[in-house]
Amino acid sequence: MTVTLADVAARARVSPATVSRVLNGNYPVAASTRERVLRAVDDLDYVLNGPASSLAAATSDLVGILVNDIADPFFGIMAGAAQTEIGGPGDGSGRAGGEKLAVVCNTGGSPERELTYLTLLQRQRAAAVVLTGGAVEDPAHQAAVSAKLTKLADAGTRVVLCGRPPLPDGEAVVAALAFDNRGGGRRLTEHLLSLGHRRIGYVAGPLERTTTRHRLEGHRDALRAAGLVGDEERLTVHGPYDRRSGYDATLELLRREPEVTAVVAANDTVALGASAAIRDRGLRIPEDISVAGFDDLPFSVDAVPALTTVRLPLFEAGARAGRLAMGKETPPPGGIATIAAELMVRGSTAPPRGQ
Amino acid sequence: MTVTLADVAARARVSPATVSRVLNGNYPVAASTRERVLRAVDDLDYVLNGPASSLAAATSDLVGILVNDIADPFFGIMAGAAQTEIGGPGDGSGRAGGEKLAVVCNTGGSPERELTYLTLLQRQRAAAVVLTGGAVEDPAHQAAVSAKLTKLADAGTRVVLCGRPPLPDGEAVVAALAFDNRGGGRRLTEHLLSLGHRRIGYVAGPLERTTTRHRLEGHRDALRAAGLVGDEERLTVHGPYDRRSGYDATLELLRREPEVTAVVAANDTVALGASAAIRDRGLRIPEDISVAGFDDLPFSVDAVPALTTVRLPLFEAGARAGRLAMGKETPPPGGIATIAAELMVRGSTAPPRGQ
DNA sequence: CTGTTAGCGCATTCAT
DNA sequence: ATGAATGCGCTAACAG
Repeated sequence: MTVTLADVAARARVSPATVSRVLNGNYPVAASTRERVLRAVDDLDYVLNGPASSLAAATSDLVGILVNDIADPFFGIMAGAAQTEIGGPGDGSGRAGGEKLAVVCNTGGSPERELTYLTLLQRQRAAAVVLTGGAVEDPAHQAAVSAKLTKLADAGTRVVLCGRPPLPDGEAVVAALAFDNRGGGRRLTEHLLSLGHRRIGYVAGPLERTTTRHRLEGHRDALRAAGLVGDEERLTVHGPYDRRSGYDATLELLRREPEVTAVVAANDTVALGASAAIRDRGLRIPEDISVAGFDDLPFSVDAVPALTTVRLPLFEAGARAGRLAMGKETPPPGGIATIAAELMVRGSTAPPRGQ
Repeated sequence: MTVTLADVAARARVSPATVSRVLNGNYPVAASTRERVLRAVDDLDYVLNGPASSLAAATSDLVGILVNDIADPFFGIMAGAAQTEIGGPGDGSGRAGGEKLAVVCNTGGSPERELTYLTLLQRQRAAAVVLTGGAVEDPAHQAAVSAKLTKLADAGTRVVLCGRPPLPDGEAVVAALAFDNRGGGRRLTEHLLSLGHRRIGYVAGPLERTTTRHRLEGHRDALRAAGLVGDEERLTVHGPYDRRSGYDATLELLRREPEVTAVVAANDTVALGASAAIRDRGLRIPEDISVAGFDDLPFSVDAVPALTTVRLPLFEAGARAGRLAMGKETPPPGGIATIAAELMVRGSTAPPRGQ
C-alpha cells in the first residue's frame, strides 16, 4: 500500500539508488533521468520516509527551537524569525524538497521539560537546536543542560543560544547571542533618575533566571551610581513574567512604600499589569507614578500612555540565530555576540510630582 | 562512539528485544530484569535512536501543531495548551520515556508553507497533526489540504482541527473544534446597535480567510436585522491581523466616513492599532468613537479604556484539541463541536455622542 | 517472561 | 552517470 523508493524506481525504470540521488539532489544525474524519476514520484504520489532516510543517513532535517513561553510574543517573534531562516519558503508544490523541519518546543519555563525536549531532539538526531530566552540558574540544571548540549554537539547537532548568556564552557555551542539586559536595565533606571525619581519600585521576574538577574543588576548598578542604596530589597518584588504578576506585585509595592514615584517592570507584559494596578489605585500615569517596561513588544507603543521601555531587536536576533543554526552565517568571534538594547523614552515616564 | 540498543543489551546481559520492551514499557518484563536494563541505560548514557525506532515500528512520537502566526498570542495560547496535553510532564530525569514530541510549526499564514509542513510531517510519519486557526478559502488550496489530510489519516496520523471549520468531507478528521465566530460577531454588533450606533466601521482581517468571513458575516447579519443595509462595503476595510493594519485601516475608515461612531476590529490586536489611530486623530474612546475587538487576549482587559470584545476559550480549546490528538478524549458527535463565544462588554464601548 | 529472526526504507559504498 | 549490495538501529512476530 504505502509507496516506497523501490516502487518509484520500478516505475521510472531506474535503480533505487538513482531515485535517492535525484531526491537528495547532491549528486550528478542526467537531466532526462531526473525528469523521468520526478514524474514517477508525482504519479505515485510518493513521500519520502523520513525515519528510514534519517536512519540510513544518520542525520535528520529536524531543527528544534526551544522557548520558555510560546504565548509570549517575546518568544514568538524570535521563534518565528528563526523559522523563516530555517524552514525555507517551499516551492509551492507541497512536494517539499530539501527543507528542514523547523519546530518550536514550549518548555513553559520548566527545567525538566527543557531537558526532556533536548533528549527528544537528541533522539531524533536533530540537525540543530536553538535555545531562546533566559536560562534557569540552578547549578544542577545548568550542568545537566551543558552536558546534554555537549552530547548533542558531539552527535553533530548545531547548538545556538539566542537571548541567552553563553555557557560556562562554550565549547558545545556554535554561537551565543546574548542580549545586553544589564546595560539596558541600567540605562532605563538612569533615565528615571535623570528625571528626578528617587523612590523607584522594581517588579522583577522569577528568581534564578538569568534575564531577571541581569536586568535587576543593571537597575541596581544605576541606583548605586546615584548613591541610592539600602532600599533595594524592600522596593523589589519578584514574580512570573506575566500580566497578573505585574498587577499583584505592584499592589504589594504600593503597600510597602506608598511614596514610590516610579515602577520599573521586568518586561512589557508585566508593565501592563503594573499600569492596571496603578490606575485601579486611582493614580495617574505618569503624573503620579511613572512606569517603564523592557523588550518593546509591538503593543507597548499603543499603551496609554505609550510605554517607556528598552527595545530588543527580537526579530533580527531570531533570524540570525536561525542562520547560524543552518550554518548560513559565520559565528561571531569567540562564538559570542552581545546584542545592544536601546532605551525608548515615551509617555509613561515623566518627572515626579513637584519636580 | 554512539551507543546502541545492542550495547545496552550486552551490558545488561539480556537480548536486544528485552531492552526494547523495557524502554517501550508496553510489555511484561520482570522487575529485576527491568532494573538491570535501566541501570545499563544510565551507565551507558544510552539515547534511543528515534529514526530507527520509527522505521521499525512504522510510527513516530512526533505531533505537529500548525499555527498561522506564532508571534500572535491567539495561536500561542492554543498551541501551548495543546502541548501541555500532548507532551506530558516528563519525569524530571531528562531520560524521556514514552513522551510525544509536541512541536509547533509556523506557517505565517502562507498556504504553501502549510502544505509544506504537512508534507514534512507526513514524511516523519507524525502520530498526530493539529491545525489551528482560520483556513484560507482558495478552493485549489482547500482541495490540496483535504487531500493531504486524507493521506495523513490513511497513514494513521490523527488529524484535529482547532478554531477552524470542518472540512467539506470531514472523513479524514478525528474532530473539528470550530469557534462560533459568526455568532460572536453578531452579538458584538448587536451590542453596539443597542447602544444606539448606526454608522459602524469594520476593520476586517485578510480576504479569503474563514475567520475573517465568519466574523464579518455575523456583523452584517446584525446590521441587516437592524435594517442597516447599503453601506457595508464602504464601511469595511480589509487587512492583515496585526496592529499596523488596524491603525492604517482605521485612518482609511475615518477618511471614507468621518461620522462613524464605532469601529469593530477583526481581533484585539487590530483593535489596539485602531484605538491608536483614533487617538492620534484627536478623538476620544469611547466618548467620540467606540472600539471593539475579538478574542479577549490577556492584554485586552488592560487597555485604556478596557476593550469590549468577544471571549474565545483559547486555552480550553487548545487543551481539548491536544487530548483529541492523543486519543485521550472521545470526539464530539459527528466529529464536530462548536465552541461558544462570549461577549465581554467593557469600557471601550458607550452610546454615541448626543444619545 | 525472554531470546531468535527477520525485515522496516533508505543512503551509500563500491563497481561498472 | 548508473546499478548492485550492504547495513543503519530498532521493533515485532514467533518460538520457547
